[in-house]
Amino acid sequence: MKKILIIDDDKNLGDLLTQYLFKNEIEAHVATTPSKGFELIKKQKPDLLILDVMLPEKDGFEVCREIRAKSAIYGLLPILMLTAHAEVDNRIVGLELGADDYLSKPFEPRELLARIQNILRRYGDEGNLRRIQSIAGLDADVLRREIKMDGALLELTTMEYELLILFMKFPNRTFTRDELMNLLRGIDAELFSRAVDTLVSRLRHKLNDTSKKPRFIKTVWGRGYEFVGQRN
Amino acid sequence: MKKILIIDDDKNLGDLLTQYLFKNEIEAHVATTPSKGFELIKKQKPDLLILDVMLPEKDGFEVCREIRAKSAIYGLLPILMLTAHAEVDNRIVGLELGADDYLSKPFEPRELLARIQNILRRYGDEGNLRRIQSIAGLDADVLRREIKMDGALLELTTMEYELLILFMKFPNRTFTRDELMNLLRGIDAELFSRAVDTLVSRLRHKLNDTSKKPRFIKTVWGRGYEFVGQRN
DNA sequence: CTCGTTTTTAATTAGTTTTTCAAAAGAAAT
DNA sequence: ATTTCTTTTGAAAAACTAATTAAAAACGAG
Repeated sequence: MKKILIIDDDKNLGDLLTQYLFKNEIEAHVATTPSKGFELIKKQKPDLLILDVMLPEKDGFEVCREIRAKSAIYGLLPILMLTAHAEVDNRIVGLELGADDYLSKPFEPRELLARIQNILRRYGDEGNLRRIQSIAGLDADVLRREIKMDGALLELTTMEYELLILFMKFPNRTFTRDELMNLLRGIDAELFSRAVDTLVSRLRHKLNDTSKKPRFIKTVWGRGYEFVGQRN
Repeated sequence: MKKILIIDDDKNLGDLLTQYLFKNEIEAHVATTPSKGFELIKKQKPDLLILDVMLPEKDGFEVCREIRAKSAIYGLLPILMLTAHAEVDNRIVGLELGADDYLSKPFEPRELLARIQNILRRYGDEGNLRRIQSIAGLDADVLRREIKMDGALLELTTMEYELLILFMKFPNRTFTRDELMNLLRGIDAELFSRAVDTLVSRLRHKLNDTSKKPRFIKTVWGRGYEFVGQRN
């Protein structure tokens, strides 16, 4: 069962939501102040944080910024911000601070539930997508769109990055060229195109990898490519 | 004739596809909601499901997840997902949920047909559902093109794989070299070629098998080869 | 338009399959 | 059992097919 934390000073609203969410198999807790919120984050390690912008002590933006700054553990916690109606500008601020979604008050509980489920799904079953994926010496920070190899930042183009992330998500699974094209570009691969090969070649180069004795990307002859590596 | 089920709330599109597919010898039916979809799956046992992401009640991901969860019967039903264009991330979510292929709306009917036929072809001739052939310590996952021997993944080349699959499908049946050539490569069996022998030899080697006391491939003197083994 | 990215082209390299062939093993005859 | 003939085996070379990658061309964001 997924856990979420709501930071909102309106205790009533919080309790209502908690009940509603519980019926939908989500365990919610409420903190009415940021400081209590931080405590609870540490204690329960929620999968998602719902954050009101209007708060005592400090506003939601500040809370968001602080959480994002402590990127060690909670830095990648998905955040859904509740903004007062029509505060479009606020959303942009939130976006810059790394919030994941927004909802204007007042809202339908169903609407909130849908967004919660959407975020939880996007960020994978175990906070996978969002969390820093770490495998075989590669660390990906999806939020920052950065991947480090053995601690050194890689300079990847869009396609290279997407391909590597895909590989890291599904290690030890063979993808055909067709599947890769389909997954990366959404369009259909010309039946005989070397585009994927070239992309793999470029990526291997940046990873200092080689087709003969591959550390990362293995060629599966007559079929496609595969990322090899144990999760660390 | 293969049957497929389309779950899409756009009745028009569904009917159009049904017509188009029928001309190409595929019997399609349309369900406009997930609940009707589930009903039809039970009733008609389709060979393939085409699933739109945007649906009433619950989205296509949810439907996909539910189907995969009920793995008893429908859990292995092949699924082709229709995503809105440019939602590349969604494809990855779909991939995690076990969808087999993706197509962006809008698409050419010809393109859809090609993908349908591709998926259906991969399942092989017998049995509609993704079957893991299991015999005598060998497990084949046809969709993934993988065969495990006593739990360990075999690294097979195209021909080796095809031959082994053929053998596993028809255990205890003797094939002449000529038959094997025809079945594996089409019509052009050179009358005196050792290609099959060598292929068998290579395969035996990878299976740790020997011609003298064969665990898998038995030599039938003066005639050909035979795969021995009880279904488990 | 310009510059960086992606795709295509094409020559090269690597891996697979077929053929060849000598040795080994099975069948049949003595 | 020994000999003889035939078939199979499997190593190695040849032929073939797929993958790699540099470079050119095409593309596309800004």
